[in-house]
Amino acid sequence: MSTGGLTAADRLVNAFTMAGGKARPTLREVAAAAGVSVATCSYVLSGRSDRVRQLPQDTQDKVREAARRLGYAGNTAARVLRRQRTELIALVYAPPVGPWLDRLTMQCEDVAVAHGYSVIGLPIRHAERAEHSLRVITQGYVDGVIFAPGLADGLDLDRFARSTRAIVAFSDYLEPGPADLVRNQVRAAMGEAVEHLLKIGHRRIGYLAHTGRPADAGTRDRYLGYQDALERAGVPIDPALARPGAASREEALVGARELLDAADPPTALISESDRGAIAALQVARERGLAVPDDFAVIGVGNTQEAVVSFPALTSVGMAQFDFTEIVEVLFARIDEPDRPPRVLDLPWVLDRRASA
Amino acid sequence: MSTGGLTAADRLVNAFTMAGGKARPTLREVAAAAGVSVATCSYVLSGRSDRVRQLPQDTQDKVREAARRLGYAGNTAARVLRRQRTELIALVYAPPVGPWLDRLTMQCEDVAVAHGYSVIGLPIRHAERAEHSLRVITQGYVDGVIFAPGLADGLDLDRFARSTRAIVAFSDYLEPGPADLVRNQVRAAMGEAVEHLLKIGHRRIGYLAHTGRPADAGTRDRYLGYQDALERAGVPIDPALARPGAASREEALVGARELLDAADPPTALISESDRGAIAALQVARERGLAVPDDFAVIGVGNTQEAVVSFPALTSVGMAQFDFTEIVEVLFARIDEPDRPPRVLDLPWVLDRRASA
DNA sequence: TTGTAGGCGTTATCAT
DNA sequence: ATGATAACGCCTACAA
Repeated sequence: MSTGGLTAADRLVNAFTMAGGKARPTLREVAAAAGVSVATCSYVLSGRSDRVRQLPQDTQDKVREAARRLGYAGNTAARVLRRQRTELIALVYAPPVGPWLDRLTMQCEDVAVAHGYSVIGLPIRHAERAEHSLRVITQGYVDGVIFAPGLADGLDLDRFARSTRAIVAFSDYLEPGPADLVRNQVRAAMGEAVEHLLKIGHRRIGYLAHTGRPADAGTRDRYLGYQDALERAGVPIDPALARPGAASREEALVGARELLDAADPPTALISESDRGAIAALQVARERGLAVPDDFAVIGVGNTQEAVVSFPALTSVGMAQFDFTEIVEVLFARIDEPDRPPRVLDLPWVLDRRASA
Repeated sequence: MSTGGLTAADRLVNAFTMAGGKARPTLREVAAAAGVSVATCSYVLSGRSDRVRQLPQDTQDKVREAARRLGYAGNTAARVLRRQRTELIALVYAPPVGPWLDRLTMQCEDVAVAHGYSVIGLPIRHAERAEHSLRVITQGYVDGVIFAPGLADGLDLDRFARSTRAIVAFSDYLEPGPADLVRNQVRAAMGEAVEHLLKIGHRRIGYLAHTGRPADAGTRDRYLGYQDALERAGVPIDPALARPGAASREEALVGARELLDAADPPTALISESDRGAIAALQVARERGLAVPDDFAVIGVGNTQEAVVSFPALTSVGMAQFDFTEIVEVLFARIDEPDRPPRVLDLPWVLDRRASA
């Protein structure tokens, strides 16, 4: 029976370990080492608590000890194949990452961990390549998906609905159905910001966009809201007032200077980002323009930077940054696929501070 | 034979579709619909090209058409279980995300796509919870992992090495072996920055850290480098000169003001971030201090912001932001596990500009 | 050129 | 209380 203190099971394990080198141990090997069946191991190591409670402490200890000794870690692919659950949710976004997405990411993680889930980020760089990255979803890698603003609008969500249990999309356009939606009403909020500028007497309102063609970008709604308000007020839209500059501080400095150097310069400016707006404040200072009297500035994002800039920046953005309800909606659907689709309203607001 | 134009295979498919509702089709169903075997389908849809080339175009078309019609997407879990490859790499990081990580993310994606891989981000929020999130790695979800700076230092990488094929870690401490390493030599570079300040005559050098206890934080090396240089120069280390402030603009403003209001204020300042350093420049302007003559400032990160700030910010950081080689090292190891461990040197440098 | 069948590691349903 | 065993969906060596 005994060969130097090693059980038959241990020898089996050793043989495997030494042959395969550093191969990961399987449940079968743990079972052999513990001297019980794989079923019992499965129950102890990952099974449902109701089943585990029935097992004597002794058996449980043996299994756990063997697992520890062998460095057993489970194999997700096998578990997922069997359970049809990955316990993973994905957050689909487009870099660069701003403070907004950081908060969403961190809150996702908090809620996910509470549900026993983990979060993976799915950076989508080029729209053309999105398909390739999104296979993580279509091929069943995740139980749920959250699409950041702008990322779901062009997609056929029905396709994704077939391979994941829950979808939450930030979108002002999609219809509820395959996905639960979060509405920001970006266009309306931008309109409101411009209306505010019009009301305090501005007629020439500059615009710093993320790209050269604001009407085509993923942030299209921001520009459309700007146009809406001008049209409603009967103020002509001057394309010369729109410039790239929201994407980086550097571009914003250039864009703002160009606008102010023009023949008929604007008396107010809206930037698609707070970053750009803060750079514009600096340009105003350079030129000796008093903010907001000579030059009013509004940003987008309502970030912490807007609060601490000088003068404090009026900004359009979320009123609050608590996304836990949104993430809970995702998990509610993961657990209960047939509940009616939900639409959450998280409208952007104009947060008035000193700069406009 | 014919029942209204439907083949037996089609009827089988219909029955399944209507019963299961929106169940994802399996390869078996595609095979049935196409009237070929699963093996053939597998070859056509995902098999190796050498095998596919042997198949007549006709068969291939039938299969692809059936797959398209049914919306076949494959099942990753099954494929992974069989192939022992996920075609996924993970990028482990700690939010908040700065421009540095954005670049790394984007370049990862570029390289990964070229290899037929996708990238997932693995945000680690709390060190205590890291274990839970890292199961994505330990349980074999990914073929390779990149650890951002500071994230691998406390980990037992051997454990991860067993469940993923390749690990690249930014770390100045770990020994090569389980992981290929990227050395930044942060501590030395920070020392160099402080030496520069000493050389131009500064003796009291303020320090803005990410947290209140710089020697304990993930960014510990930055502070150690600062201490090193002072010790080498025989300049006493005054703990009152170190303050939190690098994490956000807001904190930096507070920290810098406190330092300058103190009884024996510093004549120079190092901030663990460019963000904090730029805020300090603003405080200097508030106080009418000339930069760099009255007050010298150095940041960390060498970001684009440092280049465009006024005055342009001297900063410690990477000399270049091309990470493709690093990512290629990861893929090289995925393909060839037994190659010798590599250590890449990507030292930080002091980029001298106007502010110091 | 195409099909058959075994197995990847788990979980869950039965038996015992 | 514990153990056999049949799936989960896919890939691939081998057979035909």
